[in-house]
Order: sequence, then C-alpha cells, then structure tokens
Amino acid sequence: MENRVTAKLREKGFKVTPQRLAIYKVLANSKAHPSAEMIFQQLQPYYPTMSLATVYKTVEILKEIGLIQVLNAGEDSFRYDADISMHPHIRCLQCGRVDDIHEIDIAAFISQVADKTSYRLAGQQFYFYGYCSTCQGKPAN
Amino acid sequence: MENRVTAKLREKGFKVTPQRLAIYKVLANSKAHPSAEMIFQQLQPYYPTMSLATVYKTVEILKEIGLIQVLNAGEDSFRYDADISMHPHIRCLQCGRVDDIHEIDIAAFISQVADKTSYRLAGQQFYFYGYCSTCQGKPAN
DNA sequence: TTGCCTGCAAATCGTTTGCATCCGA
DNA sequence: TCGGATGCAAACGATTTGCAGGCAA
Repeated sequence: MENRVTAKLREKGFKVTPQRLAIYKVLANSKAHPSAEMIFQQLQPYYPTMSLATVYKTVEILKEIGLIQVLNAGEDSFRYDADISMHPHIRCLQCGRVDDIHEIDIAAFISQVADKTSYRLAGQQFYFYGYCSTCQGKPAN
Repeated sequence: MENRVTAKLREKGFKVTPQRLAIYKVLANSKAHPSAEMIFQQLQPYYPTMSLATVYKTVEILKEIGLIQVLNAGEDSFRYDADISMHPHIRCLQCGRVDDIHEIDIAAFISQVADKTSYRLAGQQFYFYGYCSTCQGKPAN
C-alpha cells in the first residue's frame, strides 16, 4: 500500500516523507472520513512535533495526485477519504459521523445527468443525511 | 410569492421585516445560487445599511422554516437556493458557477440507498463537477 | 549539497456572536 | 409598549501563508 503512495509521490516529483506516509496511512486505515484536525489528533502521539499545517499541505497534495478524495458533507470542515471509488456518503445529523454507502448502481443516474447538462462532466459527489442506527434510539435531535 | 414568505414567517413566530423579504426575493429571483456575500452585494444599492450578519441570520431562519435549501458544493462558502425541490447541482471547475439540473429521475437511486443503509434518511444533495459550455472553449484549467 | 518540506506563528476569510439601538406587531 | 430584529464590531474556527531551519535525494 505504501509502495503505491511512495511511487505516486516520486512519479509526480514530490518527496517521500514520514509525515506524508503517516497521513495517507491514517486515511487508508480508517472508515471514519477524518478531517484534518482528526488526522492531526490521531498522529499526535506518534508524531508529537507534526503541525496541522503539514496535514493540510499533505492532503492537498494527496488530492492533487489522485490518492484521496475530499468530502464536503455540509459541515464547517472538509473530510478526506482514501477510498477513491465512486460511492455516496451519508452523515448522521445527530452525531455527525460519516459513512460510506457501497453497492449502489450509480451509472444510470450519471448518464441521465450527462444527457441533460451542457457541462463536460469531471466528477460528482452524493451526500445523504439522516440518523444512524445508534442515534435512532436516542431522544431529541 | 412574498405572501408565502410573509405567512410562513408569521406562522413560525418570526417578524416580517423588509430585510427578510428582500433576501428571500433575491434568492427566489436568481438561478445563480448566491452565497451570503453575493446576496449582500446585490442588496447593497437598495439597502445600504444592511449588514452581512443580517444576511447570515436571515438565511439561517429561511432554512429552518423550509423556504430555502443550503448548498455545499465543495467551495469555501455556502450557497442558498430558494428552489427547495429535490434536484442535483453542478459546479463549473473553471468559473465557479453553480447550475441546477432538472428533469432527472432520482427516485430509483434514493430507494436503492434507503434499502442499503441502516440510517433513517432525512435528505440528500447531489453535486456534479465539470466545465460549463462557456468555459469549455477556453484555454487551461 | 540543494531544493523541497516541515513546523511555527501570523494572516485570511467565511461565519457567528454580543450588545445597544431600532422597529414590527 | 416590548420583545424580537438589525447593524456594528469583535470573536471564532477552519484553512492558508511566510519564513527559517531541516531533511530527502
């Protein structure tokens, strides 16, 4: 896995640093779609001197070279996902968690859009909102 | 049109002010999905003393009472849409404009998701990205 | 060795908040 | 009249930027 990252970074002319590998690793091993702050917190124990700025600079690079995708699920911060396959996301309006939705056939939907629009399509993101199974049992919202 | 806004505001216990009507009117008459700043700029000539804070407070209320929806098309700011029907949006990666996509059958897609997820669904947003017809003719990206 | 990278701090920018005054009901 | 609304300025929080020292190649 890190071979792919290392290769891609070198291929695009970027240096391979421990920080960059660590940040990618966090994303690749997580299903939580962490924000920059969450990545930072998670690496804090292992890279005590790492800066939040480095996290931001790194995710920007990882996005540019196509190793991750950026999510914007209506929150005040961005989230990052190392799973670059085309899949919808869903965010719990109560606890804020963001989950993947897999095994959905999106092709028909996209080709419909491609037919209707005069834009040349380059990408898409689908966001659903609701209440996760844990939060459905809880009180107010 | 403003009757509906007036009625809804009163019904929910909010006062009807010129600022609120003006802000809604801007949204209702626009296809551009303006941000708070854009709404503010557009009203500046007619309401020179209006504050950006008022725009933010008002769109929050309009969203709460279901008169508008909030868009988050991967930019650094939110956009607002008085068309609360369920429709995808598309943003030009070159010039930044955001357009509606209508006449798309979304029902099948949504019911697929409803079947797959354990969430109780409450809403959704679909964003497409690409290059608008104007920008397709231009140079670099 | 050399230029890109990191980490720190300061700067930005969209958005929110506190508060005194104002105005719709 | 009176409580909610406005407008101003300050506060906030996420993200970006400038720069000096550090490290990958």
